[in-house]
Amino acid sequence: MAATRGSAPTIVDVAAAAGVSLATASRALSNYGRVSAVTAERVRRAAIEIGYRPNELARAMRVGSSGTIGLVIIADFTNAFFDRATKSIVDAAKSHGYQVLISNSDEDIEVERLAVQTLLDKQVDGLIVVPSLARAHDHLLPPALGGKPLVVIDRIPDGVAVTSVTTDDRSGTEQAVRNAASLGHERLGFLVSAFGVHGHTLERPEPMLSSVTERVEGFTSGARAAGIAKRNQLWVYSEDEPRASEAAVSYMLDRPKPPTVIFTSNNDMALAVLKVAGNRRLVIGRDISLVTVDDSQWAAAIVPGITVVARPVEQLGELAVSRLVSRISNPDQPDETIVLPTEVIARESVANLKVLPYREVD
Amino acid sequence: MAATRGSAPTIVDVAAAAGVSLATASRALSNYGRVSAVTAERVRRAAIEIGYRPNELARAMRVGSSGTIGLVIIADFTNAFFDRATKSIVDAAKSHGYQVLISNSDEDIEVERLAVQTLLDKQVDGLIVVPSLARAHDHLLPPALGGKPLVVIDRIPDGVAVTSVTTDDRSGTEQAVRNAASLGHERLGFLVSAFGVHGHTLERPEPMLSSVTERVEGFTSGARAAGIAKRNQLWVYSEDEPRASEAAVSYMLDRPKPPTVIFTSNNDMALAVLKVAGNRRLVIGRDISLVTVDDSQWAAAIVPGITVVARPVEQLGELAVSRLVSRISNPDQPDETIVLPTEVIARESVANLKVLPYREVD
DNA sequence: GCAGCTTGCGATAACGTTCTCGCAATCTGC
DNA sequence: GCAGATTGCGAGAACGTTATCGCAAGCTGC
Repeated sequence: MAATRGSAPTIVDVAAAAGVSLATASRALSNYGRVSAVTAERVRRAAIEIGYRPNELARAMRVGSSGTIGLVIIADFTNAFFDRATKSIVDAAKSHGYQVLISNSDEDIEVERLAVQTLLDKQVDGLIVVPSLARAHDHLLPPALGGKPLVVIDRIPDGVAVTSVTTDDRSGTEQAVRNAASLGHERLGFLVSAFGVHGHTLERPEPMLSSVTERVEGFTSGARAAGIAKRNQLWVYSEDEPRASEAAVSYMLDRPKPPTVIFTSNNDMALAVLKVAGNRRLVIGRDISLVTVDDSQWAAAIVPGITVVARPVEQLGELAVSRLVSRISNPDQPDETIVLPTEVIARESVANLKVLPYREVD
Repeated sequence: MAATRGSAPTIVDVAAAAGVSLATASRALSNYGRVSAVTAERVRRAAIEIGYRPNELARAMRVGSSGTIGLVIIADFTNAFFDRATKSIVDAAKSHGYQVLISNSDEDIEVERLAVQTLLDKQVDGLIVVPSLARAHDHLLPPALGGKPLVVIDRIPDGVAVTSVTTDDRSGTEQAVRNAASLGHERLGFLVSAFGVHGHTLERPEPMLSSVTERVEGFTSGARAAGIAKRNQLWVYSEDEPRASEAAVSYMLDRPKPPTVIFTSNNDMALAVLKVAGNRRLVIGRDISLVTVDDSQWAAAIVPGITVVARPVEQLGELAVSRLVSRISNPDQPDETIVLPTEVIARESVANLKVLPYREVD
């Protein structure tokens, strides 16, 4: 049953067991070329008999394709993007016959660069990357990729022609703002996750991630559509770190006329709002309203439920894989820019001020 | 700069560019054997010049080790185990010089079996597996693994000698029960995630996952230590599916004398409690208390904060990798059984009935 | 009954590495 | 200045596959 020699049986062991040559054994197992039905069956029997499993590494080297795709992703937990995207990509890859080599960039461009390199060295057939920065991405350009196809997800790097799958955060955010305005909110807070700032600031940092820019633009156009003046909008950019974002929330709530609703650009920021509000005994959906991007199980289960801009993350992962696989088999396709629709899920975290008028805090 | 020929430059291209033989080029780049300092430098220059990157697949095949470990894990989201464990394993693997091939078993034993096989075919140097079932695991036995080392995490399959890294859920749960009892709780509910049951049931199903069994034992001994009789304990086993667990929670709350505190064996179940309680306008930490296993950012941020049995998932991932790597380089080590300590983090979801007496619901 | 075709199979060359061997050239010791 | 050791390097085998090529049979057609 097991190989008589120490290590795993190879195809020559199968050939010996079936009494044929290596070439015939290979033909029988990978059915190509000409083999008689009887010998083919004999070889297959022998293969099972001795527990033969083809060495995929040798196979990959010979045929020039590893059956593996590389995923470089940012492992942040609170946004439930990492896990949902990873799972859907892993599952979709499997259904296309690929395995996934995963690497975490931790939002660091140098780590990302290295990860891409390492995965390419391991001969992945293609790459899916969540780019960590808007600029500085030579490593995502075709020459650096050695011709291997790439699909970026969640964010689009500036000025790079590349196939991307993202979500329409712009119109989702716009819709959410208009919804809040229709419930009577006239003073809006916007807590924006920003990279490269320390603590928080009122000045817009550059560059920002394309996904964040989208949300900013959506917020702006939503506010304009609702007729809410700039002076009634409080924009705070915060480092994506609990202490910093909590300080930013405190800052917002301490203003003489604080916003009645806070929009956050991701779940980290939303949790900061929950925490600070809780410490101050402010009730979400009554004393302060909250809207965030990305749905999650907890956002739906807690009281009050959190109103969210829901993104189809699973669909995004599946599409990224299917586009990548398609480019692997046919590399000369034009680049695609796929944008998936988002959806506002209204729950109870946004107070209806037309029913329950706003009470001044303190 | 790029290779003049169509495909990626190989070491023979480097040799040609440096004017040496293939053998010398390899010696210079992988520094072994004897090469003069000057030619070594010349080769390295040439390699950089033509953008040479070693093909890790060919290297792996030659040296018989792929520098890759396989991870078979259960991608459930609410428990924040998948993402925390995956990230820590991926990061730890990288720091040991390994990449991670990830596969999702979806808690299905057949999928798991296939995943293990596929990863072995891809010549991983070792495997980390979250076993999906307590029994039926021939595929985790040494013969099926072809001598490749295995570390199981989170759960221990019955009767298999294997290196494992788990957490001490037993004493964590016991401690949590004792804490609740010390706050005056005398009627305990226990909502247990169980596999293979449909809906919910009061009868204990067999087999259960070792991690669940641990929690059950911890609960039992905690209740005994606190002197709480069996008749004041309500155990409900539920399928791990929102609708089923919500029905189970409703059942518990509808009893003539419902428990004052519900312990849940995972976060899925805890979210079901939050949801049902919310629908019934019951306030957590006042009308009904809640304790769950596994900490998360939302459990800490919401109001009231959820009391949890916190498990050191990151440490678990890192240890699994370091033990696996150690077994890869030295396969003849005896198996280890590592159990990491857990910790009860008391927040506000458990009412202090000695201060605020229990109010009958309805 | 023989030219030409098909069938089945073995020999062998790749894929891109690492690494052992052997050989010429240089270096050491006395 | 010469035997023996050391140095530097090229030739070539090996890892386990796939896939091409060529050859000996057996088959067809006229």
